[in-house]
Amino acid sequence: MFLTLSGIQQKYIIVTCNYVAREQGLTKLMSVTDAKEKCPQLVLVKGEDLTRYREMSYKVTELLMSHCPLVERLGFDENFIDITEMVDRRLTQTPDSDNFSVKGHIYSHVSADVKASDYPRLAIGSHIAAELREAIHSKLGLTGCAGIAPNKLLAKLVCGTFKPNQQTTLLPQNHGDIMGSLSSLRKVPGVGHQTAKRLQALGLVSIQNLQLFPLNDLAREFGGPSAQRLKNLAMGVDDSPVTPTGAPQSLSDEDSFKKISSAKDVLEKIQQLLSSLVERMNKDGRQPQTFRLTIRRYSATNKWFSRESRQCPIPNHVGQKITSGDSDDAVVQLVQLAMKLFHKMVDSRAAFHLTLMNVCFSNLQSRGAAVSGKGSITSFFTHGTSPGKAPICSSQSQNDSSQSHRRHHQFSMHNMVAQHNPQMTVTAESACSAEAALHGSRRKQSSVVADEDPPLQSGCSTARTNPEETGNTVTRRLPSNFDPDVFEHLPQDIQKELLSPAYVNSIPSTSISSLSPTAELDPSYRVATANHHRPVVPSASLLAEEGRLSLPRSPDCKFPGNVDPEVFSELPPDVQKELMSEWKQQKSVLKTSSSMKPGRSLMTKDRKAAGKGGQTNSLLKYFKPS
DNA sequence: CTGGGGTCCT
DNA sequence: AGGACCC
Repeated sequence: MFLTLSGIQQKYIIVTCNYVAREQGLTKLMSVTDAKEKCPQLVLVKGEDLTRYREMSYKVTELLMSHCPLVERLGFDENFIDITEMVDRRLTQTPDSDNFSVKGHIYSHVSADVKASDYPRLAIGSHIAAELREAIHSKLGLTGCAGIAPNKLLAKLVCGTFKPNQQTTLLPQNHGDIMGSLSSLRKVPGVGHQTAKRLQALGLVSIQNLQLFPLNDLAREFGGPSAQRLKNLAMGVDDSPVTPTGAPQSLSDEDSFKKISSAKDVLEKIQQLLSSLVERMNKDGRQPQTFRLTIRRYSATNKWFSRESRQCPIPNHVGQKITSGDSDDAVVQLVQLAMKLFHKMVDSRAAFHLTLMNVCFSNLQSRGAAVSGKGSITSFFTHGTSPGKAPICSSQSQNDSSQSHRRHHQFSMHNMVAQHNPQMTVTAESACSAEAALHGSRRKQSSVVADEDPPLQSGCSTARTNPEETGNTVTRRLPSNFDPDVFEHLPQDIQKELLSPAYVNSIPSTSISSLSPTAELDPSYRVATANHHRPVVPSASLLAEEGRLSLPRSPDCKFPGNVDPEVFSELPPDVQKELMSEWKQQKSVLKTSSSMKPGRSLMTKDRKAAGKGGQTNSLLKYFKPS
């Protein structure tokens, strides 16, 4: 067998390539000419159309969510997952606590030197990560890496330390080491080009420079909150929660080109982009309320990069044509809208030179979503109406693994897992990266990297068979497509609802057997799930640490009669706060801890929460059965 | 000869 | 509407 040097090409760049090619010195984002120069035998695959990557990407996220709902996507090929509760459960049910081992690598250690029982949560986390990677491999045919650490920052960094298809756990005593190992501040996730430049202007280039730089001086340049965040990052501290991503907030389509300079070409390009975007939007099922057109103009002055955009509301009758499948008509109307926006940016009587156009739908609303302008988050507590569109239509995607090219092209996926320990402040995450052929071409693409991992064992843990763990009788009657891990942590009333005949009967069991936890079928379930990260009962101190509110059960808090206090208690603190203020209660009780994200407005979060609640049904489209 | 997506903040 | 960040 020989190994092919291959890469994915978008326009004039190699956006990614396999490890065979990397051994020859190819890197990501190298120009095609440079790449061909380095290795003439390079096989390139066009990658401008992201459809298949997107679909495969959501399958990975879905698979992870079927084990644990707290999954945050980062791009198409990375996921953070907070496995705190899975770890806690295994910890309490582990019979012999001396049987610990750490799966995979341990950062800057050899496994033999580490007493795994000293790090029971990380050890368990490493086993969960191994199981998740194995599930991704066996069910989706993808390989990848994982990092297990107490926060997203560290999980991501440690994920990359043993590269193809391996996993690494970071022990507490090595947090400083891994930060110190970064060759520049630019390597810190969250420090981009601009921030790195501004830091450099302050004389800061290394991690240590930043760690030692006075916070006050930093705050003068970046403002208090950003300064604190930057310092924290340099020290390996990251309080940000794993925020479940849910369905996308926007859908866009774009194309770049050398030159478009006539109104006619503009119109044709817009038409082309909109045709595909409207199709995608239709499959999503939600109705966009906002349309945006973005352009990039050519200018010799290196200003190539900046974009301009104009956006406008989408008239309701146009939006309805999108969701109803009247695509041709929808496109016609939207093209008109787009041209109006275009003329707000470009005077077409003068010469112009465009190098990119982008069309974007945002403010996506589900069919049963409350439309009222404000205070609509109260609708979280009322059970969602049934979807206007059958959620089972999932017919979309899929096509890829069955048919077509046995391509050599590969792409990578990284997934991070997190856990959290209330006592030790340990939250662990793992990152998992998968390297795989998109279709079929099963594995062992490249070669000879020493894989120190022991053979993977038992495989996926989707089905819980231990009756003790799910002690209550209700759980045993769960339909097969419910994950008991997820189910058992739901509030009682939600559990009841899910088991009600009306609900269960609505699930066509045959077509759904491999579908993830059905969570997305019911809006109220989704809301409860998305917000129940922290067990309310066991760890009040954790709630405080995490910036979440304790149960507002004090007499000065009264809920409107239709609000379930248990559901309320599991909402994020800022949503609670907003609700409380809506209900005009006194606010002294609502003080949040310092770890609450600064600079994040209530309205921003509100919109996000409301969106997620409303998006429930369409989320299904992204998490399809295999 | 620098993709085609996404997110959130200001 | 633009800009930062992520992949």
